[in-house]
Amino acid sequence: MPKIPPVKGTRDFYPAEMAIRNWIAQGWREVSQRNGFVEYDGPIFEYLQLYTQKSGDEIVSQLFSIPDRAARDGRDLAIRPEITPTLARMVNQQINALPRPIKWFSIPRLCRAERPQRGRLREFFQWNIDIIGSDSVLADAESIFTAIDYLRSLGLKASDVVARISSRSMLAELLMALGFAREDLDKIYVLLDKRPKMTESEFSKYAAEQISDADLLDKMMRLEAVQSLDELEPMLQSDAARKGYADLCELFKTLKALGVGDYCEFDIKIVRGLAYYTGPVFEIFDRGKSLRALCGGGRYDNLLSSMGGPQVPATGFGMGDVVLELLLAEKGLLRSEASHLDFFVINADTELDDKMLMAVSRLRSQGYATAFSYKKTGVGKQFKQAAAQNARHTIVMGRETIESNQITLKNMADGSQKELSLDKFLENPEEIPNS
RNA sequence: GUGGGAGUAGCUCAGUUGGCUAGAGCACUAGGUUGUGAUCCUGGGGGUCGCGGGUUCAAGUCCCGUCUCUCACCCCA
Repeated sequence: MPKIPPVKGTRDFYPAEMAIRNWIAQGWREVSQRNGFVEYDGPIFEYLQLYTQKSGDEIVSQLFSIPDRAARDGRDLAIRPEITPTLARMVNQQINALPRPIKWFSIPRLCRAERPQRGRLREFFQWNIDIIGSDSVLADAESIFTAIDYLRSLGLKASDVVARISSRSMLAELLMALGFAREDLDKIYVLLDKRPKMTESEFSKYAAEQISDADLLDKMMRLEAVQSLDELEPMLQSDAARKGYADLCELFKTLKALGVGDYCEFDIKIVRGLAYYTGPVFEIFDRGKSLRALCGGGRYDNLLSSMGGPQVPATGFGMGDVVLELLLAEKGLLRSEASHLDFFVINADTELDDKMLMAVSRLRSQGYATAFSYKKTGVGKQFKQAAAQNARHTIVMGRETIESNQITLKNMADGSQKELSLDKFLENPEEIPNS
């Protein structure tokens, strides 16, 4: 029989990898909770339409769809490529019963039918946080803060990562005030989005191909070169543009007050694809720029209503595990959820099988992770096994156990050991010396 | 969909102008060790050299095809 290989773009999580994944997820969970978010989840597949109604049919080629043989209506299913549509569906369903703002997070497993490359797989985990029901810029600030709060908790400094922030609505107003037609905006977004991948001359050439009007081209080039919010101020030529600008200034001010101002920069080139964003948008990158974005998000005030619900404002972000893990490995900050045993019981005398099993059983029933060797082998080998399983303590049961009910308890971290009564120890294992 | 790179043990790799039974380190495993765990010593298992064809007395090595993986482009919710 031929061996069947793992599917391209998927990962096997052996215990070592699983420990890393759990460590990452645990960090996401802790930071979510301390920022006031509660966890939710949805099904791993949905109706295909849930994704196509928002993004159009071309998305079908980028997700895994499944014919539903059991369905009478013939509607196809799709494995979730993102969780936001599920979130919108769930929130819409109970919108009148949920207290606002709704602050939810999730760590869904997602699948996309793409060609895998560095930092991008076909199956991955993505931390999502969303704040629904508030149009306050404080909500945008808290969303961005939560992302940075997590990265900062891992030891990443402002010199390692940066949140580049802009505003989709401000940019739109700005462009229209400069004379661009509303239907040309998407083209300009693509232009700005591609700018970082091009040299200056490549970009000039590309921009000239896209914008035929010389005056507009000049304005576009000047806009693209803007480095700070201050430079933008003279270009504000409409009330709507000024409002978007003021909101963005408020956002930066709030992030500074939250203590993460040095992680944040204005970058007019952040537009987040062609998705559903309506206000502030951001992406977090490593400063080394060798990796794709770690995290991306923004305000999406029209999504719930576009999916059949009421007009409810919302903001949030997604952070994938793949790029994150690459960056952490690069910086030497990758950790794993250490597995360990509380006790490893060493049997130094074959006559003690029953006594050893009794001790193991009693320790386990009190909640202590406890193991022993299946083989009757030398004490030295059993110590090796205990060390290999990361046991905190070993208990040696041997001659003195038979003669006077004594065991030897050893602290594996510092090597100290002590003789004590087996019965007393089992009654209260927590009062272990040196632990 | 387009282009580059790479496929030899579980992992990282070596393998000469084609030439004995294809190797090393790590990992795994057993013992040296009848009560003490990092970097002790000795042994053992594990390979369709990605796959198929060709050239040759002889192919891991040369030629052709093919598959897979990987990196980049496109796209990126």
